[in-house]
Amino acid sequence: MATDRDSVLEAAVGVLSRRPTAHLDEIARAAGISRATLHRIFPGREALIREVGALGLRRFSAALDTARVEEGNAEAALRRLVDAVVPDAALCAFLAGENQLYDDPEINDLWELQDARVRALFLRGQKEGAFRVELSAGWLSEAFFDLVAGIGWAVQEGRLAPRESAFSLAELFLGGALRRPDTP
Amino acid sequence: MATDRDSVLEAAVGVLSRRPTAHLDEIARAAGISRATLHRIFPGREALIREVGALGLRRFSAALDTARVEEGNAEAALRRLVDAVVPDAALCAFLAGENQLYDDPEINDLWELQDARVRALFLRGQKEGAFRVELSAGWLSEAFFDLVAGIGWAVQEGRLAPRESAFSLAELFLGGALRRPDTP
DNA sequence: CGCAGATGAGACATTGGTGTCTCAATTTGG
DNA sequence: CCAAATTGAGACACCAATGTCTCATCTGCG
Repeated sequence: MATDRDSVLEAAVGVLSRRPTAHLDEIARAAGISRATLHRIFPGREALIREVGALGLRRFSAALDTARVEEGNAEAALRRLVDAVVPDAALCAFLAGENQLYDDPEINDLWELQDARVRALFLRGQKEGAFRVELSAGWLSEAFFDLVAGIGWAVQEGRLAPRESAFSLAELFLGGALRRPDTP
Repeated sequence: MATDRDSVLEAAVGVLSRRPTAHLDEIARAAGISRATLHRIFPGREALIREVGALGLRRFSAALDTARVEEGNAEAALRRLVDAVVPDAALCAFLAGENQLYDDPEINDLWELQDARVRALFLRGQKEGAFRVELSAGWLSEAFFDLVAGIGWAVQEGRLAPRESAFSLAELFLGGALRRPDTP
């Protein structure tokens, strides 16, 4: 069953998102299986890393679907995306850190696809007048992903409460750090 | 002369911030020296990594000094910090990615010190009424650093023009992605 | 109970990177 | 111009992680 593979991959993320160079021993232990079994499931380290990346992209893609980012007004869509992506923030943190992944054309193409959807969301929002136009859609898209990854790391290391993460992400990204003197 | 060491370290950052597992061969070539000479300057890989981290922290600390983050109103101080830190964004990107670094107590202590200064800046800004209080100073501090690192990566990979980087960082972080309907 | 399949523990060879060395070539300084 | 020092290129041993194997153990099922 695929659930087995995925549960191993999830355990791997927990280790790899912090220490990308963790030994297979450590990953196997984290997954609660032996190194031998880990090898039976994944042909080798490279394959494991690739599978983790693929899982991350599948989850991110699924989050975009769940949030229906192509529908409704852009701000609401982004807020939905935040809620949908926060549970998989650790996966995204891994995707952000493991640049090596994008050497694989398949992974890279899949990433381009998802990234294009996010960029399109920001472009749409700019046209709608919801998002600022002084910042390029490309930068907005990249910065958003950086903050998602940041959320993932912060939660994982206990610096941020999981319950606060969606709020913290959405509010900072959308509203910025400055307090608005608009409610006098 | 220390300039020699630092120039090698700078070259190392250029490689390591993208591929933390780059071989010493590659780093030496990037620095324009042989692997033998690299070994003569730094006893080994571990030492090299540590020195790069230390350089990053020195630069970050210097940026905090240059920006005089403890003086004046918090928003202006943060804008000064942005300008001061952007040239060393790649170093910061390395610091953000290399969690392993913080196993070294000396590095970790130095980081704590700088991080405390940034947190204090946000706390001060919140008390002044400049920064939002719904977001914790800790999260503001961490998110700021995430975005600095993001700037470093984006510039290095050519996705963001260096000339735009300070503006993009300051505007997004302070103002957020949402357009303000306050100038009708 | 007995069998088939899966798993864990450990041994073993391989390998790629690192650390160390030597020596020739180049540069520096007198 | 020569001597000293530095560097680059390459050879070499070492080591740790990986990949592969075997075998004992455990589990599920008839």
